[in-house]
Amino acid sequence: MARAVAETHDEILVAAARRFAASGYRGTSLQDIAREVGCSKATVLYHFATKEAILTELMAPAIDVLRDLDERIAAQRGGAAQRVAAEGFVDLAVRFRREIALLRGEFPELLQQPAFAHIQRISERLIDAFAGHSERPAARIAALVLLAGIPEACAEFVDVRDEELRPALLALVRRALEPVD
Amino acid sequence: MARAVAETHDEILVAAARRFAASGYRGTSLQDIAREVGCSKATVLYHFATKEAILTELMAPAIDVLRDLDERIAAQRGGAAQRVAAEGFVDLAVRFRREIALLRGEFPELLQQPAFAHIQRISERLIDAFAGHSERPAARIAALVLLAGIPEACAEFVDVRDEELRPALLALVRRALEPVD
DNA sequence: AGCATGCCTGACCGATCGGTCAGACCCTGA
DNA sequence: TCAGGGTCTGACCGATCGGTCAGGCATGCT
Repeated sequence: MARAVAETHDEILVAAARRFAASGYRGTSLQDIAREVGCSKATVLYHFATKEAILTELMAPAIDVLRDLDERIAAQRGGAAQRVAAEGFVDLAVRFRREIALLRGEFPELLQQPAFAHIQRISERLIDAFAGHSERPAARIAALVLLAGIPEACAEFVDVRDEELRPALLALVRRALEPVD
Repeated sequence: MARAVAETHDEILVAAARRFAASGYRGTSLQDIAREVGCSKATVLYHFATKEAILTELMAPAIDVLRDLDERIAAQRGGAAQRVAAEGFVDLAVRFRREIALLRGEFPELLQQPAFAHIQRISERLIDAFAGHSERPAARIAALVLLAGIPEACAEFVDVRDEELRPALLALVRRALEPVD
Protein backbone atom coordinates (compact mmCIF):
# COMPACT_ATOMS: atom_id res chain seq x y z
CA MET A 1 0.00 0.00 0.00
CA ALA A 2 2.24 2.74 -1.26
CA ARG A 3 1.32 6.14 0.18
CA ALA A 4 2.88 9.58 0.19
CA VAL A 5 6.47 9.55 1.44
CA ALA A 6 6.00 12.41 3.86
CA GLU A 7 3.11 10.65 5.53
CA THR A 8 4.99 7.47 6.45
CA HIS A 9 8.08 9.51 7.23
CA ASP A 10 6.20 11.49 9.84
CA GLU A 11 4.45 8.45 11.25
CA ILE A 12 7.85 6.88 11.84
CA LEU A 13 9.07 10.02 13.58
CA VAL A 14 6.05 10.07 15.88
CA ALA A 15 6.34 6.39 16.66
CA ALA A 16 10.06 6.66 17.30
CA ALA A 17 9.49 9.58 19.66
CA ARG A 18 7.00 7.52 21.66
CA ARG A 19 9.32 4.53 21.88
CA PHE A 20 12.45 6.56 22.66
CA ALA A 21 10.56 8.29 25.46
CA ALA A 22 9.37 4.98 26.87
CA SER A 23 12.54 2.92 26.60
CA GLY A 24 15.32 5.30 25.64
CA TYR A 25 17.30 5.42 22.42
CA ARG A 26 19.40 2.35 23.06
CA GLY A 27 16.48 0.47 24.50
CA THR A 28 14.44 0.96 21.34
CA SER A 29 15.06 -1.24 18.31
CA LEU A 30 14.14 -0.49 14.73
CA GLN A 31 11.82 -3.47 15.04
CA ASP A 32 10.01 -1.74 17.94
CA ILE A 33 9.50 1.39 15.87
CA ALA A 34 8.30 -0.59 12.87
CA ARG A 35 5.82 -2.49 15.03
CA GLU A 36 4.43 0.77 16.41
CA VAL A 37 4.02 2.19 12.92
CA GLY A 38 2.58 -1.04 11.57
CA CYS A 39 5.18 -1.49 8.84
CA SER A 40 8.31 -3.52 8.33
CA LYS A 41 11.73 -2.70 9.70
CA ALA A 42 12.93 -2.40 6.12
CA THR A 43 10.40 0.36 5.55
CA VAL A 44 11.77 2.33 8.48
CA LEU A 45 15.22 2.06 6.93
CA TYR A 46 13.82 3.05 3.56
CA HIS A 47 12.76 6.41 5.00
CA PHE A 48 15.77 6.90 7.27
CA ALA A 49 19.29 5.87 6.35
CA THR A 50 20.17 4.81 9.88
CA LYS A 51 18.67 4.63 13.35
CA GLU A 52 20.74 7.63 14.34
CA ALA A 53 19.21 9.65 11.51
CA ILE A 54 15.81 9.30 13.18
CA LEU A 55 17.19 10.67 16.41
CA THR A 56 18.99 13.61 14.82
CA GLU A 57 15.89 14.64 12.85
CA LEU A 58 13.85 14.39 16.02
CA MET A 59 16.27 16.60 17.91
CA ALA A 60 17.08 19.04 15.13
CA PRO A 61 14.71 21.86 16.21
CA ALA A 62 15.90 21.76 19.80
CA ILE A 63 19.53 21.75 18.71
CA ASP A 64 18.96 24.73 16.43
CA VAL A 65 17.55 26.74 19.31
CA LEU A 66 20.39 25.65 21.56
CA ARG A 67 22.96 26.80 19.05
CA ASP A 68 21.13 30.08 18.71
CA LEU A 69 21.17 30.53 22.48
CA ASP A 70 24.90 29.87 22.51
CA GLU A 71 25.47 32.68 20.05
CA ARG A 72 23.29 35.08 21.99
CA ILE A 73 25.24 34.33 25.16
CA ALA A 74 28.56 34.81 23.42
CA ALA A 75 27.42 38.27 22.35
CA GLN A 76 26.96 39.36 25.99
CA ARG A 77 29.44 39.91 28.76
CA GLY A 78 29.45 39.77 32.55
CA GLY A 79 26.16 39.68 34.41
CA ALA A 80 24.15 40.09 31.23
CA ALA A 81 25.50 36.79 29.94
CA GLN A 82 24.35 35.04 33.09
CA ARG A 83 20.85 36.45 32.78
CA VAL A 84 20.56 35.65 29.09
CA ALA A 85 21.84 32.13 29.70
CA ALA A 86 19.44 31.50 32.57
CA GLU A 87 16.35 32.75 30.78
CA GLY A 88 17.31 31.21 27.48
CA PHE A 89 18.10 27.82 28.95
CA VAL A 90 14.94 27.63 31.03
CA ASP A 91 12.95 28.64 27.99
CA LEU A 92 14.59 26.01 25.86
CA ALA A 93 14.19 23.27 28.45
CA VAL A 94 10.52 24.05 28.93
CA ARG A 95 9.78 24.36 25.23
CA PHE A 96 11.50 21.16 24.21
CA ARG A 97 10.86 19.09 27.27
CA ARG A 98 9.26 16.34 25.21
CA GLU A 99 12.42 16.02 23.13
CA ILE A 100 14.46 16.05 26.31
CA ALA A 101 12.33 13.30 27.77
CA LEU A 102 13.25 11.16 24.78
CA LEU A 103 16.81 10.93 25.90
CA ARG A 104 16.27 10.56 29.60
CA GLY A 105 19.75 10.05 30.88
CA GLU A 106 21.31 9.00 27.64
CA PHE A 107 22.80 12.41 27.07
CA PRO A 108 26.28 11.62 28.36
CA GLU A 109 26.76 8.74 25.97
CA LEU A 110 24.99 10.25 23.01
CA LEU A 111 27.01 13.42 23.32
CA GLN A 112 30.14 11.39 22.75
CA GLN A 113 28.96 10.57 19.25
CA PRO A 114 30.68 12.86 16.77
CA ALA A 115 27.34 14.05 15.41
CA PHE A 116 26.69 15.80 18.73
CA ALA A 117 30.24 16.90 19.47
CA HIS A 118 29.42 20.59 19.27
CA ILE A 119 26.69 20.20 21.91
CA GLN A 120 29.40 19.24 24.36
CA ARG A 121 31.19 22.50 23.73
CA ILE A 122 28.01 24.53 23.97
CA SER A 123 27.18 23.00 27.33
CA GLU A 124 30.62 23.90 28.64
CA ARG A 125 30.04 27.50 27.63
CA LEU A 126 26.63 27.36 29.29
CA ILE A 127 28.20 26.23 32.56
CA ASP A 128 30.65 29.07 32.23
CA ALA A 129 27.88 31.61 31.73
CA PHE A 130 25.79 30.20 34.59
CA ALA A 131 28.81 30.40 36.86
CA GLY A 132 29.19 34.07 35.94
CA HIS A 133 32.51 33.25 34.24
CA SER A 134 33.90 32.54 37.69
CA GLU A 135 36.42 29.78 38.28
CA ARG A 136 35.34 29.28 41.87
CA PRO A 137 34.33 25.65 42.37
CA ALA A 138 31.21 26.61 44.31
CA ALA A 139 29.96 28.67 41.39
CA ARG A 140 30.66 25.97 38.85
CA ILE A 141 29.07 23.31 41.02
CA ALA A 142 25.88 25.33 41.35
CA ALA A 143 25.86 25.89 37.60
CA LEU A 144 26.15 22.20 36.86
CA VAL A 145 23.47 21.20 39.34
CA LEU A 146 21.06 23.55 37.61
CA LEU A 147 22.07 22.67 34.08
CA ALA A 148 21.64 18.97 34.77
CA GLY A 149 18.63 19.24 37.04
CA ILE A 150 16.48 21.57 34.96
CA PRO A 151 16.15 19.31 31.90
CA GLU A 152 15.48 16.37 34.18
CA ALA A 153 12.73 18.25 35.97
CA CYS A 154 11.24 19.40 32.66
CA ALA A 155 11.17 15.84 31.38
CA GLU A 156 9.46 14.73 34.56
CA PHE A 157 6.79 17.43 34.61
CA VAL A 158 5.65 16.97 31.03
CA ASP A 159 2.07 17.64 32.02
CA VAL A 160 2.61 20.89 33.92
CA ARG A 161 1.63 23.96 31.95
CA ASP A 162 4.42 26.09 30.47
CA GLU A 163 3.17 29.17 32.33
CA GLU A 164 3.61 27.37 35.62
CA LEU A 165 6.87 25.57 34.89
CA ARG A 166 8.83 28.45 33.44
CA PRO A 167 8.45 31.00 36.27
CA ALA A 168 9.05 28.33 38.90
CA LEU A 169 12.33 27.38 37.23
CA LEU A 170 13.38 30.99 36.70
CA ALA A 171 12.75 31.82 40.34
CA LEU A 172 14.76 28.80 41.38
CA VAL A 173 17.66 29.76 39.16
CA ARG A 174 17.66 33.29 40.50
CA ARG A 175 17.74 32.02 44.06
CA ALA A 176 20.37 29.38 43.36
CA LEU A 177 22.86 31.31 41.27
CA GLU A 178 25.26 33.56 43.08
CA PRO A 179 25.06 37.03 41.57
CA VAL A 180 28.04 38.07 39.52
CA ASP A 181 30.36 40.45 41.33
CA MET B 1 46.18 -20.22 37.12
CA ALA B 2 43.67 -20.79 39.83
CA ARG B 3 43.89 -18.15 42.59
CA ALA B 4 41.85 -17.19 45.64
CA VAL B 5 38.21 -16.62 44.80
CA ALA B 6 37.97 -13.30 46.60
CA GLU B 7 40.89 -11.93 44.65
CA THR B 8 39.44 -12.48 41.18
CA HIS B 9 35.99 -11.54 42.48
CA ASP B 10 37.27 -8.14 43.55
CA GLU B 11 39.29 -7.62 40.40
CA ILE B 12 36.13 -8.16 38.39
CA LEU B 13 34.27 -5.63 40.53
CA VAL B 14 36.97 -3.02 40.05
CA ALA B 15 37.16 -3.62 36.31
CA ALA B 16 33.38 -3.52 35.97
CA ALA B 17 33.28 -0.23 37.86
CA ARG B 18 35.79 1.27 35.47
CA ARG B 19 33.95 0.08 32.39
CA PHE B 20 30.50 1.04 33.66
CA ALA B 21 31.81 4.51 34.45
CA ALA B 22 33.31 4.84 30.98
CA SER B 23 30.50 3.38 28.86
CA GLY B 24 27.53 2.91 31.15
CA TYR B 25 25.91 -0.33 32.23
CA ARG B 26 24.24 -1.12 28.94
CA GLY B 27 27.21 -0.01 26.96
CA THR B 28 29.49 -2.42 28.77
CA SER B 29 29.54 -6.10 27.79
CA LEU B 30 30.74 -9.01 29.87
CA GLN B 31 33.43 -9.37 27.24
CA ASP B 32 34.62 -5.83 27.96
CA ILE B 33 34.88 -6.57 31.67
CA ALA B 34 36.69 -9.85 31.05
CA ARG B 35 39.17 -8.13 28.75
CA GLU B 36 39.91 -5.49 31.40
CA VAL B 37 40.48 -8.18 34.04
CA GLY B 38 42.50 -10.30 31.68
CA CYS B 39 40.35 -13.39 32.00
CA SER B 40 37.61 -15.06 29.97
CA LYS B 41 33.99 -14.05 29.90
CA ALA B 42 33.16 -17.46 31.36
CA THR B 43 35.30 -16.63 34.38
CA VAL B 44 33.33 -13.46 35.00
CA LEU B 45 30.15 -15.53 34.96
CA TYR B 46 31.75 -18.09 37.25
CA HIS B 47 32.12 -15.43 39.94
CA PHE B 48 28.85 -13.62 39.27
CA ALA B 49 25.62 -15.37 38.29
CA THR B 50 24.54 -12.59 35.93
CA LYS B 51 25.67 -9.22 34.67
CA GLU B 52 23.07 -7.56 36.87
CA ALA B 53 24.59 -9.25 39.94
CA ILE B 54 27.80 -7.31 39.34
CA LEU B 55 25.89 -4.05 39.30
CA THR B 56 23.87 -4.79 42.43
CA GLU B 57 26.97 -5.76 44.40
CA LEU B 58 28.69 -2.60 43.20
CA MET B 59 25.81 -0.45 44.32
CA ALA B 60 24.94 -2.27 47.54
CA PRO B 61 26.78 0.04 49.97
CA ALA B 62 25.24 3.17 48.46
CA ILE B 63 21.80 1.63 48.51
CA ASP B 64 22.15 0.66 52.15
CA VAL B 65 22.99 4.22 53.09
CA LEU B 66 20.11 5.53 50.98
CA ARG B 67 17.67 3.23 52.72
CA ASP B 68 19.03 4.36 56.07
CA LEU B 69 18.55 8.00 55.08
CA ASP B 70 14.97 7.24 54.09
CA GLU B 71 14.24 5.89 57.55
CA ARG B 72 15.87 8.84 59.26
CA ILE B 73 13.73 11.23 57.20
CA ALA B 74 10.57 9.31 57.97
CA ALA B 75 11.30 9.71 61.69
CA GLN B 76 11.24 13.51 61.40
CA ARG B 77 8.44 15.93 60.62
CA GLY B 78 8.11 19.37 59.07
CA GLY B 79 11.18 21.54 58.65
CA ALA B 80 13.40 19.04 60.41
CA ALA B 81 12.67 16.47 57.69
CA GLN B 82 13.73 18.93 55.02
CA ARG B 83 17.00 19.65 56.77
CA VAL B 84 17.77 16.00 57.43
CA ALA B 85 16.94 15.13 53.82
CA ALA B 86 19.12 17.90 52.41
CA GLU B 87 22.15 17.16 54.55
CA GLY B 88 21.76 13.40 54.24
CA PHE B 89 21.33 13.46 50.50
CA VAL B 90 24.26 15.78 49.85
CA ASP B 91 26.38 13.60 52.11
CA LEU B 92 25.35 10.47 50.30
CA ALA B 93 25.88 11.96 46.85
CA VAL B 94 29.35 13.20 47.76
CA ARG B 95 30.38 10.01 49.48
CA PHE B 96 29.24 7.68 46.73
CA ARG B 97 29.89 9.88 43.75
CA ARG B 98 32.04 7.25 42.11
CA GLU B 99 29.19 4.76 42.27
CA ILE B 100 26.85 7.41 40.93
CA ALA B 101 29.19 8.11 38.06
CA LEU B 102 28.88 4.46 37.07
CA LEU B 103 25.30 4.89 36.12
CA ARG B 104 25.50 8.28 34.45
CA GLY B 105 22.01 8.77 33.22
CA GLU B 106 20.94 5.18 33.26
CA PHE B 107 19.07 5.62 36.51
CA PRO B 108 15.63 6.04 34.94
CA GLU B 109 15.78 2.75 33.11
CA LEU B 110 17.61 0.78 35.74
CA LEU B 111 15.15 1.89 38.37
CA GLN B 112 12.42 0.20 36.40
CA GLN B 113 14.03 -3.15 37.04
CA PRO B 114 12.25 -4.92 39.90
CA ALA B 115 15.53 -5.26 41.81
CA PHE B 116 15.58 -1.48 42.29
CA ALA B 117 11.86 -0.91 42.70
CA HIS B 118 12.18 0.33 46.28
CA ILE B 119 14.65 2.99 45.20
CA GLN B 120 11.89 4.54 43.14
CA ARG B 121 9.71 4.86 46.22
CA ILE B 122 12.54 6.26 48.31
CA SER B 123 13.24 8.94 45.73
CA GLU B 124 9.60 9.97 45.76
CA ARG B 125 9.76 10.41 49.50
CA LEU B 126 12.97 12.38 49.08
CA ILE B 127 11.27 14.78 46.69
CA ASP B 128 8.47 15.13 49.18
CA ALA B 129 10.89 15.95 52.00
CA PHE B 130 12.88 18.40 49.84
CA ALA B 131 9.64 20.12 48.90
CA GLY B 132 8.84 20.51 52.60
CA HIS B 133 5.84 18.21 52.15
CA SER B 134 4.25 20.91 50.06
CA GLU B 135 2.10 20.12 47.05
CA ARG B 136 2.88 23.42 45.36
CA PRO B 137 4.35 22.72 41.91
CA ALA B 138 7.08 25.32 42.40
CA ALA B 139 8.31 23.54 45.53
CA ARG B 140 8.27 20.12 43.89
CA ILE B 141 10.00 21.43 40.77
CA ALA B 142 12.81 22.91 42.84
CA ALA B 143 13.12 19.65 44.75
CA LEU B 144 13.45 17.61 41.59
CA VAL B 145 15.98 19.94 40.00
CA LEU B 146 18.19 19.53 43.05
CA LEU B 147 17.68 15.80 43.43
CA ALA B 148 18.55 15.21 39.80
CA GLY B 149 21.25 17.83 39.52
CA ILE B 150 23.25 17.03 42.65
CA PRO B 151 24.19 13.46 41.71
CA GLU B 152 25.05 14.62 38.23
CA ALA B 153 27.31 17.34 39.56
CA CYS B 154 28.95 14.92 42.00
CA ALA B 155 29.64 12.48 39.20
CA GLU B 156 31.18 15.28 37.18
CA PHE B 157 33.41 16.66 39.91
CA VAL B 158 34.96 13.34 40.91
CA ASP B 159 38.28 15.02 41.52
CA VAL B 160 37.10 17.83 43.77
CA ARG B 161 37.82 17.23 47.46
CA ASP B 162 34.90 16.23 49.68
CA GLU B 163 35.50 19.21 51.96
CA GLU B 164 35.03 21.54 49.04
CA LEU B 165 32.15 19.79 47.32
CA ARG B 166 29.94 19.18 50.33
CA PRO B 167 29.66 22.74 51.68
CA ALA B 168 29.18 24.14 48.18
CA LEU B 169 26.25 21.79 47.59
CA LEU B 170 24.76 22.42 51.02
CA ALA B 171 24.91 26.17 50.51
CA LEU B 172 23.26 25.78 47.13
CA VAL B 173 20.48 23.64 48.55
CA ARG B 174 19.83 26.14 51.34
CA ARG B 175 19.60 28.97 48.82
CA ALA B 176 17.46 27.02 46.38
CA LEU B 177 14.93 25.40 48.68
CA GLU B 178 12.06 27.51 49.85
CA PRO B 179 11.93 27.37 53.64
CA VAL B 180 9.05 25.41 55.10
CA ASP B 181 6.24 27.63 56.36
C1' DA C 1 -0.28 -1.52 -23.74
C1' DG C 2 4.21 -1.02 -22.12
C1' DC C 3 7.42 0.96 -19.20
C1' DA C 4 9.57 3.61 -15.56
C1' DT C 5 9.28 5.32 -10.96
C1' DG C 6 8.58 5.11 -6.13
C1' DC C 7 6.92 2.76 -1.87
C1' DC C 8 7.27 -1.23 0.54
C1' DT C 9 8.57 -6.02 2.07
C1' DG C 10 10.56 -10.83 3.39
C1' DA C 11 14.61 -12.98 3.60
C1' DC C 12 18.93 -12.59 4.80
C1' DC C 13 23.67 -10.86 6.64
C1' DG C 14 27.53 -10.50 10.07
C1' DA C 15 28.20 -8.95 14.61
C1' DT C 16 27.36 -9.04 19.31
C1' DC C 17 24.75 -9.89 23.27
C1' DG C 18 24.12 -12.65 28.00
C1' DG C 19 24.52 -17.11 29.35
C1' DT C 20 25.71 -22.53 29.40
C1' DC C 21 28.59 -26.51 29.61
C1' DA C 22 32.02 -30.12 29.50
C1' DG C 23 36.33 -30.53 30.56
C1' DA C 24 41.39 -28.85 31.51
C1' DC C 25 44.31 -27.41 35.11
C1' DC C 26 46.19 -26.89 39.76
C1' DC C 27 46.29 -27.42 44.69
C1' DT C 28 45.44 -30.01 48.77
C1' DG C 29 44.57 -33.75 51.93
C1' DA C 30 44.46 -38.64 52.61
C1' DT D 1 50.44 -41.37 44.76
C1' DC D 2 46.16 -40.44 43.68
C1' DA D 3 41.39 -38.72 44.17
C1' DG D 4 38.51 -34.68 44.65
C1' DG D 5 37.21 -30.16 44.60
C1' DG D 6 37.83 -25.38 43.41
C1' DT D 7 39.17 -22.24 39.53
C1' DC D 8 39.19 -21.27 34.96
C1' DT D 9 38.42 -21.65 29.87
C1' DG D 10 37.12 -22.41 24.71
C1' DA D 11 33.46 -23.62 22.22
C1' DC D 12 28.99 -23.07 21.72
C1' DC D 13 23.87 -21.56 22.18
C1' DG D 14 19.64 -18.89 20.87
C1' DA D 15 18.24 -14.25 20.57
C1' DT D 16 18.55 -9.78 18.90
C1' DC D 17 20.81 -6.00 16.96
C1' DG D 18 21.40 -2.48 12.79
C1' DG D 19 21.59 -2.82 8.12
C1' DT D 20 21.32 -4.82 2.98
C1' DC D 21 19.14 -6.46 -1.10
C1' DA D 22 16.37 -8.24 -4.81
C1' DG D 23 12.07 -8.12 -6.04
C1' DG D 24 6.68 -7.25 -5.60
C1' DC D 25 3.22 -4.09 -6.55
C1' DA D 26 0.65 0.01 -7.41
C1' DT D 27 0.67 4.32 -9.92
C1' DG D 28 1.17 7.47 -13.68
C1' DC D 29 3.40 8.93 -17.97
C1' DT D 30 4.18 7.92 -22.93
